[in-house]
Amino acid sequence: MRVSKEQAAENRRRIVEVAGTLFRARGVNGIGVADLMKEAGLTHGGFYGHFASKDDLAAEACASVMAKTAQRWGTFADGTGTPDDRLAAIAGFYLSAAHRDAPASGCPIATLGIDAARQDGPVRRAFTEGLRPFLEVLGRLVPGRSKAAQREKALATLSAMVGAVILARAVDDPALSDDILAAVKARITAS
Amino acid sequence: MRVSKEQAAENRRRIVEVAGTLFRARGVNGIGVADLMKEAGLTHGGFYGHFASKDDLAAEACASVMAKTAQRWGTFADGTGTPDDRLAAIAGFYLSAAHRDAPASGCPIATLGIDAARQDGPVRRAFTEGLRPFLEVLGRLVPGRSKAAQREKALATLSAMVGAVILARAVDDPALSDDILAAVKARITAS
DNA sequence: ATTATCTATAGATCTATAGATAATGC
DNA sequence: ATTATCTATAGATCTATAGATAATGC
Repeated sequence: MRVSKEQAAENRRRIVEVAGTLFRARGVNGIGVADLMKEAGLTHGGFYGHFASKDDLAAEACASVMAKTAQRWGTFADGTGTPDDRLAAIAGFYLSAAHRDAPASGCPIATLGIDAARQDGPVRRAFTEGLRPFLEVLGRLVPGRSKAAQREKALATLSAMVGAVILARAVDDPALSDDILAAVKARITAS
Repeated sequence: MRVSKEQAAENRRRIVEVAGTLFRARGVNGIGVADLMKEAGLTHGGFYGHFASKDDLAAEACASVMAKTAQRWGTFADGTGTPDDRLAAIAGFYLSAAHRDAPASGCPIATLGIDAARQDGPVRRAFTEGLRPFLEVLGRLVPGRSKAAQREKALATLSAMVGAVILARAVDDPALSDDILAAVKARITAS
């Protein structure tokens, strides 16, 4: 059942992709290696030819989804309009019902953030490094007299956005959920 | 090995207390019933005399720690000083290094928030109802022309505080972690 | 010959239950 | 007699490994 080098690389890539989705949807402890491999169309045992451990995959999947999501922020940030417009565009998407209702493909900060603190070194490393591009993008768009003021505002803005999406997903009251997203959106676009 | 009715009630209470700590520290999926009971000084099998399922306990433990934490917020809110002072006191504690470094006894919103969205009905219910007192306390302290404006500000403030603690715990760069807490603290006390 | 994947399984851990035990509370 | 807890275990699932298989790539 051996496949070509290219196919093997593609299989590895797909394992990382599937892991990125399932870890976000169910948490790192919420999905096992066997189910993950089945979802990727492979058998359980093949996993350890690609990765040393589940933790190893978790770190790589975390880095991958962080980078991919930050890249999307980058395209928003490099778009047209005033910095205010572009910040509003990011906040508008991030704090939308669509994003709230699609955690498996959404921002990994809001799905893996609490897990990251509990995971071993490599995952936390990947998460920390993956976070910096988000802050750089926000820092460029946010108003502020100095670099330091912009960085501070970027940190506060990211905290509010992440917290809002987490809370909006956690509550089972749709009106409250919408209100949370709207409140943070209003605060960001008003400042 | 039967114990008195009072002792049984005390045992049950301790199971909920231990669960509140361990679920916050390791996530609902990160600790099993057997280890949980051992930590409470009881044997595995005794669990099902007190609770119908692990989920059942999760919902009760969630409600319990949410209520206890909200109560502490209430004592801050009813303290002396201007509303601004009291809001600053809550933000000061919530965004402290001490709180960041003690998730097992800290705010459950910042430890169970992502889990809550993935859990079954009862846990989400408990989380949602448990959230309201936090918003009421903040709504009383936060400046605003109308009830609606105060509620909006309360929602945004809670989002930012929760997001900040989650991010500060997730990153493995101590300076960045401190900066996150400081940034949100500055934004809350300045507004 | 090398190697990517497969089958099969070890050994640990998970939730939940059944039945035994022994102390309470009538 | 009732019942809170215990021991023991069923059955599922978990991570990881060993060895077989079969196609690639020299």
